[in-house]
Amino acid sequence: MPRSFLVKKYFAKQKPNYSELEYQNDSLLERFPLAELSSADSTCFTAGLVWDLSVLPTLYLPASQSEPSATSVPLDLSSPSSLSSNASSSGEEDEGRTSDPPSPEPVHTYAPRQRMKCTGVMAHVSPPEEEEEGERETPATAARPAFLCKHCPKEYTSLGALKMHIRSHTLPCVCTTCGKAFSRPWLLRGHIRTHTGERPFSCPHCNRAFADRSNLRAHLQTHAEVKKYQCGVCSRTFSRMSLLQKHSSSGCCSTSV
DNA sequence: CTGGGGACGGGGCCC
DNA sequence: CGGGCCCCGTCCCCA
Repeated sequence: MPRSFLVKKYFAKQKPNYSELEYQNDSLLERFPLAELSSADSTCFTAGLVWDLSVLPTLYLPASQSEPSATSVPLDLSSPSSLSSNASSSGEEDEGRTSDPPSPEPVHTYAPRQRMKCTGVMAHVSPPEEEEEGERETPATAARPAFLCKHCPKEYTSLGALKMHIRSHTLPCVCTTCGKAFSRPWLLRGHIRTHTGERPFSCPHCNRAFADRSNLRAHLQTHAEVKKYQCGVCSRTFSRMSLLQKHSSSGCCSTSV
């Protein structure tokens, strides 16, 4: 599992009680077919947006658990450090989100590479062997062609990419309603929809509306006769990769894929 | 148990 | 270079 999704677990059970806010904006639900809410959206949400840039610097240091890194997630959760707690005031839910455990096998991949200076995040993930830091400090200064994240072992080929990645650690976009923090404004915007109940993306087939375009896309698969993901053994198709995987690993194809 | 929906995250691309 | 948006993908929960 490449992403920090795993981390979500912790708050999966304590989701904010969206139901309360839900539908406040029922009117909005009018469901505009795939409306681009971009502007409209931002307009109404801006109110809810909080660009807590000021926290950035602060967050940097602790960097701590904002990034449990792939598999080690559980570890982190157990030790919620300080940082995020303030960062997002929500301490409750957000610290879990993180940024980027690279691809599969994060542990293996990461452990050895950890060269970040910032203790915290990766620290628990792997043994403290990364003394090899001497190099990194600042990506730019590093002799390496890559820009290294000081919060995690990730490295990028461009400063812009690194900066964007760093946001996943600093989570500058904070929801004023629940305090949850996000790395990007549009993520926050999407999150805010969970509070407002706005669902700008509607299915042309059944008119069902969704707050998230990706979810609509997934939903559209359910209308398709032939789903996107097909079992190589029985040819059965599924709307989601996860369903195909479940299918594969639990029966049809005795071979786990 | 399976399918579907909800909520998110990250990389990449475009402006 | 930065912001915004899209696409793809994943996890969790529920019916």
